[in-house]
Amino acid sequence: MILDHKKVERISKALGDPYRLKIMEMAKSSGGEWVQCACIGSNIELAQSTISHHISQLVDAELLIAEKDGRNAKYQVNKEVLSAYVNFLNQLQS
Amino acid sequence: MILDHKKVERISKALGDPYRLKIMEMAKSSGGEWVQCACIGSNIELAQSTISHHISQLVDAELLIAEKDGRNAKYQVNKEVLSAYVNFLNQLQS
DNA sequence: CCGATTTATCGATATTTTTAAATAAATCGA
DNA sequence: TCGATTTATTTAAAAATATCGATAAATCGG
Repeated sequence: MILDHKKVERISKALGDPYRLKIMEMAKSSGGEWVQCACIGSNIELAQSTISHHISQLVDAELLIAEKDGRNAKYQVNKEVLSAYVNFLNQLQS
Repeated sequence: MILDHKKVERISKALGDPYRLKIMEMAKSSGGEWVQCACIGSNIELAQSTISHHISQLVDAELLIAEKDGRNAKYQVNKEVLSAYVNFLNQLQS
């Protein structure tokens, strides 16, 4: 999977915020399992609407895969995109 | 080298702009050699002060290593930091 | 020394992003 | 069905960032 510049920019921007980094780590620490949106909300001291907005950005960047489960939402780290992003960065080194 | 969250945030933010991405690629494409600031300027359609500002952010994030050479400035990709950033991202996957 | 060149900084403005309150939409449980 | 719960959206504000012109600071060449 190859990312164009626009995509790399969007991913970088999504990772450039402390709360969104925290959300990514919460998604990761669930060990491949889905993490509930409510769980994220209970661990971040921001308004619900703000957290929803942050999550949207991560989903837009495809860093998170979202799924609806009834009235709940759950998320998972998108390893494929993360890996493609890492590949892009590695190319900057070589 | 381990990056704290603040550092990861700063690096991500620095990479979250099309012009700064372009600058990073120019620094990379010089193949380990130093790239002149003037060279960057001649390849980006922005005011000189704006480019200087973008470069500053990359240097602040330590993605670029800067060196003064007389009245000129030159830059190099900081592989160590880039590699540490990649390590952080890989941890988000595992 | 002096004018030209190169990069950095300052000040102002425009744009983007972040945030929260209010509200909507969907779903669940009783 | 109805009230409660969960997430998304809209609107508005505050905060941060991007941009440029002007100018400063440093250095080079003659």
